[in-house]
Amino acid sequence: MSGTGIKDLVVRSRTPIGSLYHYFPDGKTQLVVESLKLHGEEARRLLGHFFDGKKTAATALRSLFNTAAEEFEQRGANKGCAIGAVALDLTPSDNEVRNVCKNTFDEWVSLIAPRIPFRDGRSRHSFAIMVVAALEGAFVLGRAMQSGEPFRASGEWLAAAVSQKGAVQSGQKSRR
Amino acid sequence: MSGTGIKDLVVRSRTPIGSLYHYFPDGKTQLVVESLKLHGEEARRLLGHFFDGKKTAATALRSLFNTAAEEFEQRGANKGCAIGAVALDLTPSDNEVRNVCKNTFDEWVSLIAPRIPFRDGRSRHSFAIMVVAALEGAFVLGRAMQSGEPFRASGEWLAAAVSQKGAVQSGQKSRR
DNA sequence: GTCTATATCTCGATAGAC
DNA sequence: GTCTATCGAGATATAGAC
Repeated sequence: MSGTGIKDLVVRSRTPIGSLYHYFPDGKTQLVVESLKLHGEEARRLLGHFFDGKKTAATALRSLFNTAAEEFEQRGANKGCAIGAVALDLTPSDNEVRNVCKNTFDEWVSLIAPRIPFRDGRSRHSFAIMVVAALEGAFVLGRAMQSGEPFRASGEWLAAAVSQKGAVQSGQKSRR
Repeated sequence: MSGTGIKDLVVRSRTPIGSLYHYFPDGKTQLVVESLKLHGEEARRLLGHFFDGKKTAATALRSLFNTAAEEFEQRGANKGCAIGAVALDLTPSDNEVRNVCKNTFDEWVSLIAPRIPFRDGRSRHSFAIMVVAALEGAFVLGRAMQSGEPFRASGEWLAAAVSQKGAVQSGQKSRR
């Protein structure tokens, strides 16, 4: 919750700072929480657009990551996922904010998992976790490398993995 | 480059702040750069330990992610990858710091790629990018979820993917 | 060379005039 | 209800005594 300040926000939105505290009496924490909820909801809708049940999971994954790569590059490779950025910045005491992040990620996982064509529910769940992790990680690498390549690389391999249904799924058994 | 301050650093190391600026005249940027270089080098050695050529790539990936999961949980699920945290925090003008991040990630990718048992060099490279992205993303999700599960989920699937050599590799052809 | 005291700035938040 | 002026804390960085 550091880095971007309320002052930036106030300057850009040309909102008098007093009004801001009138409508958001809990200050920055409340602002962050509300913003993340909005952002998470928007992302959920976007995910739903890709995983609409009409495309195969492989196609959905490839479209999702390729679209993210393009948008990322178009915005100068400096965009980030707000949820991810805040999550990495959490201190142990930021419980309210952490819960918003956790719930958002859980929502995304729950949305993706049922679309993955594996028989076992646990496999679908853990694969979906990896999809979200790869997406968040692609933002990290992409910003450093100034490229959408991490998104494309991840999308290709994830799509390939769900095409290998039975075979890859069996790999799951070697869990400790 | 925000959040953790020089003051924390000075207090913890009991270094007089004057001395610090004597040895690091460029201040915080220089400190960040040197720290990241050290951290990146240490991580490179650790990666080399897992990908030592004696284990299979699948075993190496599983060990790497499971070890990361355990350490992450032991430290209270609040550890992060310093490189990743800084990368997500970069502003467009932080060119020197960004380059350190980029070079570190490139090093990791170059270290992992040759150990992946795919015939095609491009496939090995893009798979290695995904490995690093999944690792960085696991820190993001792990901190939000307060769990090492994202590491374990990613490790399992990545290990499974490299066990499906020929089959998964052909998935790479559908690249745009 | 080493360190202390402090300057200067920006942050999140608030008091209180209108 | 709306907004301005300002607070106190904490940040990075520096001046200058030793």
